[in-house]
Amino acid sequence: MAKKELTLDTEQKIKAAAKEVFLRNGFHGAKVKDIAEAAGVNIALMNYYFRSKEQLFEMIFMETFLSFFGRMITLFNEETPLEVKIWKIVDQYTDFVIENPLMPVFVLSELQKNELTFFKQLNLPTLLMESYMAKQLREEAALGNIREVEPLQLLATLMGNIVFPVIARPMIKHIGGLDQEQYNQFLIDRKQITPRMIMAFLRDR
Amino acid sequence: MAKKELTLDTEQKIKAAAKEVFLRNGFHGAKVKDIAEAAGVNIALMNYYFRSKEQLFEMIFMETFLSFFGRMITLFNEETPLEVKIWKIVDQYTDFVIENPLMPVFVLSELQKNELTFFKQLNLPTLLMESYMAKQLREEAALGNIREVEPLQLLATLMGNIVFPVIARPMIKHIGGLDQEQYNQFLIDRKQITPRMIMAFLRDR
DNA sequence: CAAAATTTTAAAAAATCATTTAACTTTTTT
DNA sequence: AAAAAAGTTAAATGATTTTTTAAAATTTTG
Repeated sequence: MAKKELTLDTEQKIKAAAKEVFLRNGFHGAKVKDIAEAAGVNIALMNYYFRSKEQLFEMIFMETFLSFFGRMITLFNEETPLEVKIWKIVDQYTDFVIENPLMPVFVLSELQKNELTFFKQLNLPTLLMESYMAKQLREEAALGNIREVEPLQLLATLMGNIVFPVIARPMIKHIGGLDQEQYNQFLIDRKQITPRMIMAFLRDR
Repeated sequence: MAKKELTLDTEQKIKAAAKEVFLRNGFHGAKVKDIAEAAGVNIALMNYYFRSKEQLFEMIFMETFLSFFGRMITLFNEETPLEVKIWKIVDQYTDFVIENPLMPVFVLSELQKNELTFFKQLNLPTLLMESYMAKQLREEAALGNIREVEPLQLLATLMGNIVFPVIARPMIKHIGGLDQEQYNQFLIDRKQITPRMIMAFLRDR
């Protein structure tokens, strides 16, 4: 039916609202009343569709984590030359976090606490070490074109430079006296700084 | 009296316990019962000394934020040559976050939510722009020794490279398959990577 | 040492919050 | 169209959590 395409059904509305509220407030800060209100539905429907707040949260956390991490791994696997790729990763992942500004702090702070079970099932080590990026780093280092560097260190460096300024947004805005537009420009400016810095490091020996 | 020196009084015990519990669980995740138990005192004493959970939290948040940020600003103001200082900042701030691993995610995630009032009163912009580091960056750039760079960008880069791997500890450990010792070594390894990278960038033109 | 002030306690009260229930409405199936 | 199924609601329940109370214990002061 055409109607189904246009209007979100109740289950989707609750999920979307829950995502919004959970990302803004975290598991403990999010109240089911807030979620129901944001979704415009009766509070009992949350349990009708998702059994409990916890199950709803786990579903949303899983999706969000996979998006946050998977996006980076996808970029790691692009088969473009190393330098081109590093510029592209910074450019595209910066856009990604600008569009999803609450995602990083949500994922990383919720990860502190719970021993999320699904998280341990995921084979993340393999995903990274068998990425095209990891292969490139080995090959270019063997050729003497770049310094040797562990893929995990590069991942941490990339994410640190791209994601930290988003996690620290309130602090950055306040220290710099930046409004929202100036803050976004600050992030855009880093699209030049971060890849230049990483390339300068890789070549510097 | 000598006794007072040896034993924490009740007020200090509560505060210390609260700091522990708040840093581990955040404001909403921390329960006053947990704090009272950790402090080994009756639950009513929390309100006797601090009036409410919220006031206790604000006091602890303020102290923690000032420690987290002030430590960096102190390092920014050391009057040593630029390159020496960048190496020293990375070295010492890394040690600082290794010793206080819960501090970054606590400060940055709590900052997302509330519009902490005290935070806005602090004159952070001045602290940064009038730091000795800011002066050095201007002078060295004028001399043509380094590229021009905004102090706020350098701050974000330093913190991103040092602090992000701590915020992302569960993820890093899992992706790298690292135990606690290997994870600490991973952070120590960055004491070489981060300053080399920043200096390579500053000199590269 | 006795009165006053401070500190501590157990218990109650008040408030918040997640979940369940049972009745009601709408949609789907036969 | 009648019966069955699915969706929705208001209200209640039960559990947790924060705050308050009032009395008891301890310490300080005159």
